Amino acid sequence: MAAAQPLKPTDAELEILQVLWQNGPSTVRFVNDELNKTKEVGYTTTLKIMQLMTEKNMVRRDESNRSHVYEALLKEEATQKQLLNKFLDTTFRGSASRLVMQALGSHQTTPEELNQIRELLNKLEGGSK
Amino acid sequence: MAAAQPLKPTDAELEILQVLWQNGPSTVRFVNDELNKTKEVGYTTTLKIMQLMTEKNMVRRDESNRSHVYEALLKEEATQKQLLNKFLDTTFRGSASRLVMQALGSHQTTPEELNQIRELLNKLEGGSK
DNA sequence: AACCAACTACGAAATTATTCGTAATTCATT
DNA sequence: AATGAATTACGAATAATTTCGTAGTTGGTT
Repeated sequence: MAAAQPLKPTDAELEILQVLWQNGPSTVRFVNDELNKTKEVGYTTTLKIMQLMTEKNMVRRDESNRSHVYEALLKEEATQKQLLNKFLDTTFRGSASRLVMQALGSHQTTPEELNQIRELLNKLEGGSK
Repeated sequence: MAAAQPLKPTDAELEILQVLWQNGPSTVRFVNDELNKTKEVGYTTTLKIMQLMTEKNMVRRDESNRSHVYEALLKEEATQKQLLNKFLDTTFRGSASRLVMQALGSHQTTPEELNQIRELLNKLEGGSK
């Protein structure tokens, strides 16, 4: 045990991580309530998965209160990057540009976000033009 | 049976679809050989999954020859779009721009591809500037 | 100090996906 | 027309994940 950071979360684990990333350290009750805004899932199911995540060192648990408080140990950006790599590989055969084109083409993006992306493009191309 | 197009392929199915998309209609033997360039997988395993895919109408099978020839029915772009939607949701909470930034930031992209993306940005922003 | 609501622990069932062994079939070659 | 290599069909084992019931624990309130 005591596995290193690069552990790929499953779907259920990722949903829980999202709640923890967005809201900070939380109880099982809170996480389960959040999840139930989207889909029905039993309390003990959420509890169980969070217990497993604790064993895998994906989260840390503060047991000083009766209701344990869980905190994400996996970093959001690093985890996203890792999942992105795999997704890029399996779905787009590694072509980042094709993924980007698809993502931009079929999803709502605000002008501000587009500008951010444009700036990044400028940097990547060497700044000029 | 006779399910509609929007069927989410599993990982193993996606690997097979990639081979079919890249090489056109192929036999199990060919697909299995391709897969084995990357990872070890038994012939009957590949066969079985392709048979299941046939039942799900993900592929069509030409049985006129002894070695059946399988052809992808799912369209590459449509499938990618569908998987992208889900991935975007679960991993980036729906923020396409964050995904794009990550993808561009940490992956090799050629100047030509960057230009393609820039053109798309222009179109999305209303053409000017 | 008994009660009760909320919580944790744990085992096991259910679900989904993957893997493969074995038997049956086919066809080209002898 | 018998042989054998390659193929398909199929059932079942394995694996991975998710789900949840039940039992036990805890701590505040009466």
